[in-house]
Amino acid sequence: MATLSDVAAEAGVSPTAVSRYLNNRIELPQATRDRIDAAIAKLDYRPNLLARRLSTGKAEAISLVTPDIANPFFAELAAAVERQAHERGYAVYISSTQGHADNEIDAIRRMADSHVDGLILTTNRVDDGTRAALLADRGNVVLLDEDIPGVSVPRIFVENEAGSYAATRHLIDMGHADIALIGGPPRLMSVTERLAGFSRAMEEAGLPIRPGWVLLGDYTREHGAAATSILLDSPSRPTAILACSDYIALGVGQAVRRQGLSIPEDLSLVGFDDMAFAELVHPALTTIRQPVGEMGRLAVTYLLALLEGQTPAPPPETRLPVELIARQSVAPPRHKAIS
Amino acid sequence: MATLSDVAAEAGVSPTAVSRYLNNRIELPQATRDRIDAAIAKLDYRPNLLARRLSTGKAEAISLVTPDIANPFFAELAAAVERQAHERGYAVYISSTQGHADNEIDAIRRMADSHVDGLILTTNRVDDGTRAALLADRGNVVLLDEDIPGVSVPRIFVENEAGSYAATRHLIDMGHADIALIGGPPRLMSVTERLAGFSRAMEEAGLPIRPGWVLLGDYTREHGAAATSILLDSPSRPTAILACSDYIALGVGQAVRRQGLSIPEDLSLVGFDDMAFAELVHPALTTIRQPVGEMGRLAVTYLLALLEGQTPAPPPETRLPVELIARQSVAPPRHKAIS
DNA sequence: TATCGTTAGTAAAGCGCTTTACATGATGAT
DNA sequence: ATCATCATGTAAAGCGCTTTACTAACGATA
Repeated sequence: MATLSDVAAEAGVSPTAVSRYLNNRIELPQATRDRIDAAIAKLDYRPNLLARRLSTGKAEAISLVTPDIANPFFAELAAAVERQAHERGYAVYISSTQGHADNEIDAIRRMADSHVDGLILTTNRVDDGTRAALLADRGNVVLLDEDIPGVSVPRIFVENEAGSYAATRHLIDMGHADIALIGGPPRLMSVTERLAGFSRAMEEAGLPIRPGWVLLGDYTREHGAAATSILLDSPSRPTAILACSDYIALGVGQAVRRQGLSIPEDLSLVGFDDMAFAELVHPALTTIRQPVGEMGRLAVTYLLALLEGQTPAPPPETRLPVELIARQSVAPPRHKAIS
Repeated sequence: MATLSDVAAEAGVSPTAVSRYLNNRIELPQATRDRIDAAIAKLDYRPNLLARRLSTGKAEAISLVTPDIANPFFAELAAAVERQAHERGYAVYISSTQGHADNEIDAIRRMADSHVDGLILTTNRVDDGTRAALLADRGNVVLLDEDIPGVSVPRIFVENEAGSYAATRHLIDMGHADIALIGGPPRLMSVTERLAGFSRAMEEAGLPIRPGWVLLGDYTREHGAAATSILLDSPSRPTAILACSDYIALGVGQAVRRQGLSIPEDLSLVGFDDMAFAELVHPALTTIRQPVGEMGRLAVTYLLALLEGQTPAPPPETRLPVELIARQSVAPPRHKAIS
């Protein structure tokens, strides 16, 4: 690999001149420029980014930390982040933590080690304080999708409460009164909020939330299936389930089929996320769409604003709207007519 | 951030001593070790990876280049690669090229710039020679899933030919004779091979491949739908379609529904890949499963063997077996009884 | 002619680490 | 007492780049 000095020697100037020329920090006469350009071409020179980073302290790269890149929701988020970052001339390093807090901590460290300029962090685990401590007062982090309480960095979330409110209303409007909720990890912001929206809609409609009909656990198919089995095995079954994620909804569908029942005839189902597969499953899943592309785009925009010290500074918290996508997994309950 | 020199000063030794101690390149008496350890703890020192890399020329990181991280097939591949690489102490940088050859070239360059030690490359575009030229004679690249002809690096592919042979046989065994194939980009290795397996099975069974019934295009839903419409609009329709990817199969399903027909009653369908959604769509998709986890694992193993100059060197080409997963998208053709 | 301002650069330090080659003092053998 | 050896380190160069501060040469101006 040719180095800057090689180029300088070839062009008959000092390395300084070449460096400054390449960074537009000097005006050179055409003749000199031509000689340098020729030398670069001849030697096939490309700057060593590592050296440049070490020297400048800037990486022109950001890192996206995600729980699981094989999860379509995060994969799509990643694609959106990449698109926007590349547009702004930044490279993106994606790492997926497989649910291990250690990996998340590693990624945060790596950033602190000036590996990248900033970090977009998505998580799906409740913080025990470690990550909050690591992130506190950093000027180069944006939290996306899920909160880590006690960290004062820009945050981008969706209207979780409004989303599950709309989902619940949709079920109620269809005539359902016996509605259960299957959610993710307790104390996780999205879960708390989605539960709140559910509760508000139920209360407004004068409907009770039955004891044992709010089953929090994990954002997984397995939890969805297990919780559904519990619900279906109990003496009084719900006529509808609000799943706090499409993954959970998938598990619900599985368990329902295993019992020989079918959606939406025997049970109505609403998901959350609108992952790509939601319209492909049978029956197509009614769900709450998160604006994944916009979330990724905005996260990058905010992060770069932070990094480049622009005005206006990003707001401390932004909520993106969600949207009810009505498909085929919801129908009126069997034993009740639509009003 | 504390530096090595800070630690050395704090511990009352030279930076050399600290560096060598941290890299196990020196034996120090317990007392000195303790002082250094204490200094590191006190200053919360962590080595600057950039500096280390610049100095050693080793990055302890590899890069995975993928056409589209939002594609579940590549997302799962990425997850597998990450898992294995982390196990071996390497970081993984994923970049997705969004189908742009430029981005692929960038990624290759970045590696050459000693950003990472090696590269696992997956592609889905036919090479025009540029990438082959860039990769020629590199000792730190592994090709995964799809070939770039003329590059002599280790390659990991699946048994494409055997896969679509099995798929076609499965259709023939069910009584189908009128089978069409919808494939990806012409001249892409996987497409050529899958077409070959299809042809072999048809020939063996004495079945003709009708003109116009092999529709190559893209590994996309859109192509699947468009090709299917053409097939369904023609006077003589196939009774079964072999789609060269699950994405294509999705498009087939869409087009079939649009015509008011249904799978498998009116048309049988086999996909390729067994992406996560394959068992979730309606009807559940019969498809050829690729061993994604094993592919990712092996790619990392081969790459690290290359990097660390181990024996045995990885074989030039490895083929992983695929497996027919029979689900509900295949049934006997309407007008024919099963023999 | 002395001064000033430009133009066209350059020397050298520094980013934080590794590594090679060498140094110092204590110990043991002769 | 002397020499070799070992244990315990250290000095300094170098990875490839940026950047600050400086300068040589030249023409224009007072």
